[in-house]
Amino acid sequence: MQTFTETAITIIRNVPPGKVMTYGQIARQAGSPRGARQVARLLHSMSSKYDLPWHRIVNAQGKIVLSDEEGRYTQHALLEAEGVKIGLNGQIDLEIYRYNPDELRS
DNA sequence: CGATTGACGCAGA
DNA sequence: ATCTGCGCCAATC
Repeated sequence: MQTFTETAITIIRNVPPGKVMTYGQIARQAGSPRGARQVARLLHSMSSKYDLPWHRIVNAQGKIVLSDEEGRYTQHALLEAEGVKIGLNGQIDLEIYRYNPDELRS
């Protein structure tokens, strides 16, 4: 059975480099419009178990919210390495880098 | 099986 | 514009 987690994971892994997605978007694509927190918890717990590009996941403001200092530093570095430009305030241009499959699946 | 967790999102002040 | 609080839902422990 594909759990919400597995679905979310699939979506996350489907995000191309240089793009990012918000927790809310993933949750919506996974079938739970309000399940943003599940995505968060999912990454927190499963990122070590699954080879998820968790660094492509940011909050709705396109900002890194990680609780771990090293984690946020890593994410920031990885995103820049993929070509994602981050503002001085550490915010990402979601309008540019947001991966929106909803538009692709007519 | 029951309670806790959780890297969010949004509304209200 | 910033800050606080509440809700949400499913997996994990």
